[in-house]
Amino acid sequence: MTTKAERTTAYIIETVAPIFNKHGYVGTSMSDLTDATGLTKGAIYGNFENKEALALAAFEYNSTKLLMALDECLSGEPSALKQLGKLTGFYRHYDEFTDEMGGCPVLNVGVDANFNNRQLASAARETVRTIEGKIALVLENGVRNNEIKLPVPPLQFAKQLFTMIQGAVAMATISNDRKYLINTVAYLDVLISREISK
Amino acid sequence: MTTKAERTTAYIIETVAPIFNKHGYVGTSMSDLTDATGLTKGAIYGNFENKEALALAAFEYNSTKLLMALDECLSGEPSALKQLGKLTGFYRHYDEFTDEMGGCPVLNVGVDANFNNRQLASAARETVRTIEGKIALVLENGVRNNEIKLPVPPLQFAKQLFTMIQGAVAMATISNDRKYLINTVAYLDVLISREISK
DNA sequence: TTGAATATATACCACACAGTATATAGTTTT
DNA sequence: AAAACTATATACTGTGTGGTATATATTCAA
Repeated sequence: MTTKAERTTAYIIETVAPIFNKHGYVGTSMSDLTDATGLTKGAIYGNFENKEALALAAFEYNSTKLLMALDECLSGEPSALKQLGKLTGFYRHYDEFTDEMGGCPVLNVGVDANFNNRQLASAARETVRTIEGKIALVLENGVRNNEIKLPVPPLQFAKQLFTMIQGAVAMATISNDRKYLINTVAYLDVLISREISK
Repeated sequence: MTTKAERTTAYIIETVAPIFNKHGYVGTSMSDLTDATGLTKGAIYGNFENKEALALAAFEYNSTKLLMALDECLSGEPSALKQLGKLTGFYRHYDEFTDEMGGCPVLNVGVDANFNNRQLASAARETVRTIEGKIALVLENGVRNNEIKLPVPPLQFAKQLFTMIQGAVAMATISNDRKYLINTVAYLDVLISREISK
């Protein structure tokens, strides 16, 4: 069974994760966190060394959620084209998916931590690399199974795809308009069926 | 001639603009600003009502710099295709351009201010709309002069272009890798010459 | 060059910040 | 059920925060 502290730790992380994601590392104060959790600083500092460790755990929590959702979204589909369709479908409703975590963690933390927090910044970079790797894997399988043809190596194409997706995420976030997601995903669907599917 | 206060105001803004852009609104303290300017709080508060007004002026300063650079980049070219080439050329070295202001103001402020500062957030949105409008204008002229053909209305295509560009900017920022800019711009050049140029 | 107006510096305020030492409450283990 | 251990609450520290009232320079107009 899980110990009390483990449950408290988990509770703190999941409660705190959207707050850090929304307001950033410096923009989030310990009192924000005690307010949200209903716990005191004693409880929080008993479970986390300091604010930074907690922020890192919070990002990892959101990041893992995202990566797991992507895994689930890509698994179970035998064909690479179907997988890519699932991927674009996932990002078509990405705003809904990220709503409960307070926006896209990759974008928010990646930009926020850029000049402010080395650890968080490199954690965001790592998540980007992981996602690109997942997409590249799909593309590699597609090439191997003679399903698709690529003008560039799989990883580069994956980066290109993710750049467009993340651009839509950024624009939707900045402009508060989900049309960016919808239009970009529609474009990608056409791109995939016209340019790379055999 | 400009009054002393006007010069001081300008000096404060240009000194402070990259700091706000790098560290965000909450991440920038008044003492950061007194340190950087060599002035005291008395001087700063004599020229700006409060921190928020200063942050807003700082963003407007960076934003105007960007918009003016875009105007200069697009002006003087008679053909829409040449203008689009200039545009992609500009963003190929966007990291160098934004270096002195501490990164892309649209991305940094747009993301940072999202849940934290209404005024800054809507200022960033406004800048986005302005840039999209400029690109749309180029496209409209291209269509009118029978230079290009568009699958969707000019503004929508402009938004689509800018989404990809801003995606590259976001990815280059998060991953600290300018290849995203280079590859995306290369892709856009191909897209333009293959898909929309007659 | 002097007097009025303006611009900057100094010294301060109340409050919020991250973090901690210690007391108390709660949970396990025996 | 009691003892030993663990987890949370309380109360506090020193420092930094945005902001301001006022004194002192500095600039400008006559």
